Amino acid sequence: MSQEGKKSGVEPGLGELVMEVARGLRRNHAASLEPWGITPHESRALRVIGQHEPTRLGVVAQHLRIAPRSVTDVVDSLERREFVVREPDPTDRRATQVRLTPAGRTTLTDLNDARKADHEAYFADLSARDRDALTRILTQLLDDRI
Amino acid sequence: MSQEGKKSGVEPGLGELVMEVARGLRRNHAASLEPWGITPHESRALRVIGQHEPTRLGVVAQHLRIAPRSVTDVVDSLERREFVVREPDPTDRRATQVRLTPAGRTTLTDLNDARKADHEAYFADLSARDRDALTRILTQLLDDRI
DNA sequence: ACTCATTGTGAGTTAGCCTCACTAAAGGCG
DNA sequence: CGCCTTTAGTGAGGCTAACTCACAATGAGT
Repeated sequence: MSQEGKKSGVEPGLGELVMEVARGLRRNHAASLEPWGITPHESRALRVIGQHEPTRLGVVAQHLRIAPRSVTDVVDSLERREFVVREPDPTDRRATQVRLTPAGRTTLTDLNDARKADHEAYFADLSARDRDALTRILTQLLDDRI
Repeated sequence: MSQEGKKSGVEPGLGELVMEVARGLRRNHAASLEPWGITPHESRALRVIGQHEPTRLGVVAQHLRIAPRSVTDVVDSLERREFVVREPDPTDRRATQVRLTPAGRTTLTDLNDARKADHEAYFADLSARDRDALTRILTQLLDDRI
């Protein structure tokens, strides 16, 4: 059981480290979302819509990697909060576009600022060197994986 | 500000990069769990129990960061699969201990091996240098955050 | 001995996802 | 043009993994 040691006891492994950091970030993020009364997945959806608006529900589904049916629900709740509006797609009468409302845009900006601040705080103790290295390595990792 | 490169419009930021890598790992992990017919959270619970057995349900709850009530359900399902057994805590008759069965131990070992292989595959394209750097930086990040 | 805290669980709820079936519309083809 | 197939979104209904609240049994402090 304890033959796993190298430097100090139990060496977690790269995957575990990344997952653990991600967990920390997610916790912080969720906490910093509270003032807006918005859930993480609403926030994610709002961000995706903001990046592609005006866009179809199906496109949102692809970006969120959830089933089209589930997008209906998320957009319902965002529309209930008046952060987005549905409108008919002018080029395809089957399709529905979503677009941010002014309130949605404001909220999205606020959320992005908050998230950015959270992340910066999280990584603040790293040296600039290490932050750069981390950025480079992770970017490479993701680029490989396309 | 100016060192922030302008490769492709929106530079993701460290937090987003970590989250994205974590998502990739999680997807792989979930996929590699399929052969055992075990869900990610059962796998996580099994791992926690394996690390602390024999241990109380409450302790498992703390490590999984879920409510004690939720542990009851997860342990129920692990017990149904005969990966763990409940037994009375000899030192406190209110409490219940969980312990791995031989089958549970075998499965846990298999899962750990598979996960390790997945992670190694994921990070395989990195140079040894980069893997070391990544390990060092992430470890520091987590150590800071205790 | 009496009171208060703790342990685990039954009961019931919620969030976020899913599949299936359906309507309306678009697109291809003879 | 009419017919057939595909596509976009949604109603209905279900599942899982979490939650809270209430409670019985037990332990611990005064």
